[in-house]
Amino acid sequence: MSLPHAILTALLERPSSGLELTRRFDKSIGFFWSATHQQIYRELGRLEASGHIRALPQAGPARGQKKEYEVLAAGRAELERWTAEGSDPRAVREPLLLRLRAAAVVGSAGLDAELRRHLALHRAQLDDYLAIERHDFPSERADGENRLQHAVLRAGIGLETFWVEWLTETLDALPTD
Amino acid sequence: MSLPHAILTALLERPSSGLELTRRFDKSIGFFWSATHQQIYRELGRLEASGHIRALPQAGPARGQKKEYEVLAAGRAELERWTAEGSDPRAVREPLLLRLRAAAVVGSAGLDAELRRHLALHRAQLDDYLAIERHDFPSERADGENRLQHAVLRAGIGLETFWVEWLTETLDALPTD
DNA sequence: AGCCATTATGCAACTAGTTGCACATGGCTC
DNA sequence: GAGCCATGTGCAACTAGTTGCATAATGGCT
Repeated sequence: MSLPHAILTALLERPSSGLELTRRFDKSIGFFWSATHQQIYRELGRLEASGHIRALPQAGPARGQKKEYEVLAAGRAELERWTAEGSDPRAVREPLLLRLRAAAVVGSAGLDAELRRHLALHRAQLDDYLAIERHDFPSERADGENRLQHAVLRAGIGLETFWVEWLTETLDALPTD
Repeated sequence: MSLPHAILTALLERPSSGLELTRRFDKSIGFFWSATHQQIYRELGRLEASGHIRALPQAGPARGQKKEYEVLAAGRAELERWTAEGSDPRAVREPLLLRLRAAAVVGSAGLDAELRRHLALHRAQLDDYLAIERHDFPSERADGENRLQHAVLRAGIGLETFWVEWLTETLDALPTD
């Protein structure tokens, strides 16, 4: 149950409407917890119903009208509770690795094109992250909030770096058939 | 839709019953596509109904009796088709990163204990993988099938290595509050 | 005024994965 | 032979995530 907490975090950073949240998810929080706009609207409805957030009064309640939300005290408390909670690391679920394994049994025709495609995607994502790092964390000042956000970004950089290296090695070692 | 293909791959490697598959998933394929025994039985039922696999005739059909499955030609064809298919890399979904991000907003009490716990888990998993590598790939002989399976294992090793390094760095940089 | 693209909100149906439990057989022990 | 445990199969209900589509307001263009 992470999506509501991702939304609470985003709303605490800045009150937003559903569409704004969707866009912010596409370029920061969504890097490690993605969500579609449909999921976000549904969850906003639930969070409002449960008293964790509320719509800012200014906005008209009509459809097609922007509706901004802010976090209430109960929502902040819930996020604090959840932050202190533990959860085991997620198991890896990556179809590409499954395909390699299957290819070992039924043959690996066309596999190297797919590996090359993934390599290009991971390189692009890595470049994005590095650009964000240059922009948002230019100096190594170490104030608390900043440091945690930088650590999260470095996780993204490290993961993409791993994939780029692994794909490069694996392409080199691939049997040419 | 990866689970049926994971099962087909496993059954091609060796015909098995549901419980045997469950155990094999716990220590090889499941490292990058985990599944519970309930999921596996349900999927075996579907694969049998669609004519991709069949139960070996020897086994009695009764409940509580072992029932072994083997892959039919249609199943093998389906796996070949799927292997050649493409799929974009899975987005990362890791609650721990979300918690760091939330901690940047509501405070990071107790977070370092959780990071230490994850570090221990990832170290243990990495050791497991390294032990498997020593056992299954002692020399660097490069025959085709073997090479792909080794590449998959090295992905696991690389990912766990990344987490161990990232967690170590992040713990060092954590504000002590 | 009519048309269209953009911004914005949202429902409904479906698919996949998780959790909790039930049931069957056979061997071992008391 | 009664009770218990390990092995083995399986259903049902629930939760989370995805996909497809519907609807409303607004502003610019012709």
